[in-house]
Amino acid sequence: MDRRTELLNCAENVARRRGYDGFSYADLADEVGIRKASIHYHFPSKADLAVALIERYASTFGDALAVIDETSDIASDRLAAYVQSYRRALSGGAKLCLCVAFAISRDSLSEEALAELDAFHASSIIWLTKTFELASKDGSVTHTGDPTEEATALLATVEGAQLVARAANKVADFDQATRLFLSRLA
Amino acid sequence: MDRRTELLNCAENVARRRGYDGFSYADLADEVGIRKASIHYHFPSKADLAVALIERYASTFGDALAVIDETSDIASDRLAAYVQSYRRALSGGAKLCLCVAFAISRDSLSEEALAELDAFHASSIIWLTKTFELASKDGSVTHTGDPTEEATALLATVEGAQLVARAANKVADFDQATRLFLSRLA
DNA sequence: GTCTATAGTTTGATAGAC
DNA sequence: GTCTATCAAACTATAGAC
Repeated sequence: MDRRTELLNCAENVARRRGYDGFSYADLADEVGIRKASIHYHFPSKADLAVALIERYASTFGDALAVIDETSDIASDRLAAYVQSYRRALSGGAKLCLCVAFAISRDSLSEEALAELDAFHASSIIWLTKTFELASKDGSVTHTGDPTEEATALLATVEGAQLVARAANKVADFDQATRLFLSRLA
Repeated sequence: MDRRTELLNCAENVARRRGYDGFSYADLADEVGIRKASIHYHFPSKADLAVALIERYASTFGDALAVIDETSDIASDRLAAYVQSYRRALSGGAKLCLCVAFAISRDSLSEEALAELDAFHASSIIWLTKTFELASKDGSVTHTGDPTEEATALLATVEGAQLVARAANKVADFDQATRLFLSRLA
């Protein structure tokens, strides 16, 4: 694995535990084993690092959604897999998804980073809306309401579920918070 | 209003916008109009300020729940008021509730602050569980499941709704994210 | 209670040798 | 690519005058 990737992995890890304002180049240097000045060779400024983090995160997430779409044509399967991906991202209650961790740091982010973050949020809503539209056709989800509304509600549920699981440091709380939604799936 | 209260108000304001790691004594000094050294007279360390913030927040929140309980004996009324209190706290999409803002900064908080935060979280779950137990008796909420599970799910919903509303800077997204739950109320 | 002055650390970032 | 050396700024915090 190249240094840049190693640094991105480390930065994503710590950013999802402590937020953008909660880590420094010194933290990354300690963990990766190089001097903090050397990090500037890969990411000239912390703002550049933030943009790279969000870009990679959005790209990886997009790939995961594509895999979900390929795996099943049934809306309930896709939504269950979506919830499951947020559960996995928790890493036992310690980490949040990058978009949740950065949501609180919005004031510290560059315009470019904010634009990437907003684009990721928008694409999540689009995928969810599309999937709830499918649900209202294939009938695999009970009591479906307006697709856009369902999309926003489910995003809030999985992000909130991560927060309560982190607050209690219990993955079980994520399951409790999402079970009501999952019970609507065929 | 005394200086201490003024500082707490200012700190709560900025902490709910930027998190614990996102503000400094310099920010408070600028806003309140005294020198940053003077703040140490009121709060010797930033850790003391964090504890004071959470204590006051938990106290105010507890009072608000008591008022809700006095206002109506019907579970659905109480839960609607609970959701509404999180909506008001949003301040148009700019602010999160303190527990959400601090959940991301957990690694930077003192043991004492974490204990206060966890106690607040636990008392929220207790109040919600009690209210969902009432709901299963008075029938004012449809499809009620296990009260503790409902409690965790609703907390996740309102906290997640705040996050998506902040991400989009639209209070309307809070409403979209909570409408599905509110539609279950009588 | 608030001030000035300052200590000691950490931060993000640059220059230049290797 | 990584290093040492260094910078200016920001950070939390303390001492002591008023």
